[in-house]
Amino acid sequence: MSQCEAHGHVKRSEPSLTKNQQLVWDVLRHASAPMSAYAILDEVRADGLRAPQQVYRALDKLVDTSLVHKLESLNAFVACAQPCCAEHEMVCFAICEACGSVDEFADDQIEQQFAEWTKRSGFVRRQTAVEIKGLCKGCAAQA
Amino acid sequence: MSQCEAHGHVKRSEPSLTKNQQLVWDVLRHASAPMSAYAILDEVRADGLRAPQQVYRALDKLVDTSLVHKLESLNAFVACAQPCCAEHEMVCFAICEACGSVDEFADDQIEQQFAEWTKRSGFVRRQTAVEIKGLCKGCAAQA
DNA sequence: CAATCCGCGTTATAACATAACAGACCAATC
DNA sequence: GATTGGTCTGTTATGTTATAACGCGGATTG
Ligand SMILES: [Zn+2]
Ligand SMILES: [Zn+2]
Ligand SMILES: [Zn+2]
Ligand SMILES: [Zn+2]
Repeated sequence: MSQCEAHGHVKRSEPSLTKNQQLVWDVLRHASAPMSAYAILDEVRADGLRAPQQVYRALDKLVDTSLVHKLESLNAFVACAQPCCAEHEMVCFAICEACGSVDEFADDQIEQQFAEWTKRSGFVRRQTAVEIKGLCKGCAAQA
Repeated sequence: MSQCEAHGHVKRSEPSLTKNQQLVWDVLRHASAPMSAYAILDEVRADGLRAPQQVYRALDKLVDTSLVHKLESLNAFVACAQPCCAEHEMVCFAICEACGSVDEFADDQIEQQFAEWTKRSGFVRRQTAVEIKGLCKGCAAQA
């Protein structure tokens, strides 16, 4: 397992967040599963936010700074679960179709294979999104 | 490069398609870029289809049988570009952000690394979607 | 002949995301 | 100190993507 501790990366300094960004981030940090923008909106209504735009704008920024990731296959967002995600060109998610849990991970071996493919193909990689669907260990045991 | 020819897979027998599925598939086969369901609908209006459902139902089936893939990060669909896609648990797309071209590929090395991660983690993989964004060789040369 | 499954067509609606306008704030620079 | 440019904000309206729900008809099968 190649978690970020192994890379010797310095823990990123947290960018200062605006009020709305902070509100959205707090919701996601305490969420137990990915949330859609509208689900987030429902949570922050009490704090005065009313329109989708306000949430989407905050999300844009949070995604830009890698504090939050978008799960494209779910149209939903999760707080980043890795300390040095921004240092990786790649992020992988294992999404359990039974319980909805999402495991974010990085894997140097996998990343290296993509790097080699990149070399061969001439494609200039900016960002790689990997979404694995299936059953998490726990759910697979039950089935 | 590990294309399907290398695997010795038998070319799949094409499942029989219904009229609507055939119409949708024909549109996608001749498309030069991924198409949204609504863009497809515009193309098949001349053939009598009118409602999104008709297109989405055809797409569901085509995706099930791996004749068509959904690009989650684009909310769009492409005809499968590999002869033996259904035999792979995994499919990778390289999406050029400049010209919109999409390259579908399979890579045994990459697939194997995911298989090893699966072993370690206990996650039971059903399907893996990889969408790489960046610049294709041609567009990178220009820039 | 049911009973079942699957695809079809339709209307309506849900869910996800952005456009466009205007005001507030802050820092940089003239 | 005024002007400018950038970023965040709030708001209304709209666009885009996807599904729910109903009823019909044909094929399959026991
Ligand atoms: Zn992360
Ligand atoms: Zn699970
Ligand atoms: Zn394919
Ligand atoms: Zn290109």
